[in-house]
Amino acid sequence: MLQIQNIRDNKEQILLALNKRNKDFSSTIDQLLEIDAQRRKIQQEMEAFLAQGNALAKQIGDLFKSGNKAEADALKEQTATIKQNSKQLEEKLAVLEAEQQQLLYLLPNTPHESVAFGKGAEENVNVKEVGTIPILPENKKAHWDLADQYGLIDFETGVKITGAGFPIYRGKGAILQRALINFFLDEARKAGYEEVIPPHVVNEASGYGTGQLPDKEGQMYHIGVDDLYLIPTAEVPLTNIYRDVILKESELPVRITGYTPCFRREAGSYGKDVRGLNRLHQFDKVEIVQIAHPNDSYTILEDMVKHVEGLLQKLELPYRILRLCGGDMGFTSALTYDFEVFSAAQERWLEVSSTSNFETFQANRLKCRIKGQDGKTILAHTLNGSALALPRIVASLLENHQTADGIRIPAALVPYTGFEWIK
RNA sequence: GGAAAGGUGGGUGAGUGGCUGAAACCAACAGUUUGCUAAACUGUCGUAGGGGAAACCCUACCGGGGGUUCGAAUCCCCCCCUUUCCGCCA
Repeated sequence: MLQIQNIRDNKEQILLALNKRNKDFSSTIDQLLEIDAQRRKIQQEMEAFLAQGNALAKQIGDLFKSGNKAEADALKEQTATIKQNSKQLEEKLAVLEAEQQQLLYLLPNTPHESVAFGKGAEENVNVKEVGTIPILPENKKAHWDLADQYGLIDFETGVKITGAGFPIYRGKGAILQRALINFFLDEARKAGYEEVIPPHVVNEASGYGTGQLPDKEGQMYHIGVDDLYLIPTAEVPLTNIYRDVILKESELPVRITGYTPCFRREAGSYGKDVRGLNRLHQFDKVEIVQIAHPNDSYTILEDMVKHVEGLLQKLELPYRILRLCGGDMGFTSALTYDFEVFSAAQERWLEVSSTSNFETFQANRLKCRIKGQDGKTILAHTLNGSALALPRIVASLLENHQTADGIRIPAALVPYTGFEWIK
């Protein structure tokens, strides 16, 4: 959430930045500033009455103590109108504050200066492309056929037990999942992240903290009886650890990683793009999260990008890195790099990681702050990235490493799987 | 699910109507002194909103929301949460 004070002080700058999202927010901003001005005016008036009332109450108290009951009673009569006035203003103020809040919720994060204007995915900037795309034999198979052939994943039975998008991994398919999770966690630990096992279900406040609520309400599974949400990503519980926390500069940066299943309703997405492992309702992911000082957050973002790159290289997958344009970037992000691997049988790029700097957007909602040496508190910057999401990694591993003799496991993963081939 | 206790500043914890935005202790920060990885002493030390060039001032906040009162951390009502015991149970 943007800060009203910032909007007040840097209106033009913010509008310019928001324009990159290919949407015009000027009317929202104008409305917001108008309400803000009203709000402050009303607040001043109300506080003047409150101050008056406080002073009177003190006087009355003193008079009572000195036994001057008559004079005290006389003063009491004055309090009625003051109370009435402040109460009226308080109601007005509450309305204005609520309106202001609603408008603030509508504003996405301001893109970083390096983010390009753009309408949608086709205008994302290709930062780099690494690795060679394997040349597969004529009879190459898509991962859903390979998964079936080698008995790795049972999509149909998942449908029976739960529904579409809840696959069952079996045998080497299941071991491969576990191997990838361990591999990713180990790599994150080596890079300095503390491993965390968070809850997989969160409350409403946490949903608001990282920005899933109210924007993406329909995308999360909601447990009605207990009013809790299944996490769509570990980002939610991991980042919310630092909700309402004031960190010392010496504690920065905070680096944590966690594996969790992720649950997404993905309402409204159907078709061939969602076949097999391409889009699921439940999937596994290792997430990396950092809380950083504003001065360091972009250096840290680059570090995180390097980390994710390292993983893809070790898995011997051809990948590309995209810097998302304004129109394709998530609501809460200031700068996002997407990682895509080329899945050679489907002959398409699949997104496997999204690594972002949210600057103060989440921190403002989370109230995650840093207390500096000078004693002043400032909002922290939050960052996170998938490192990595499993299903599409598995899809491309199966497709890219398929041979006539079976599927080859990349060397870096063999210590984790315990086998070199899926045959 | 049943019963009880409790939610106060970074932590422990005092505070039952005005002298309390809140004692004390610990932690933290700054300094003094002494100096072998420390101790002692002194000082600072909640958050947010608003006003002001600034010094500083005002307002709100003791789980959340309402109420009583001239005045509420303190009294009343509702809700939420935590802990303990019992029950159930991986």
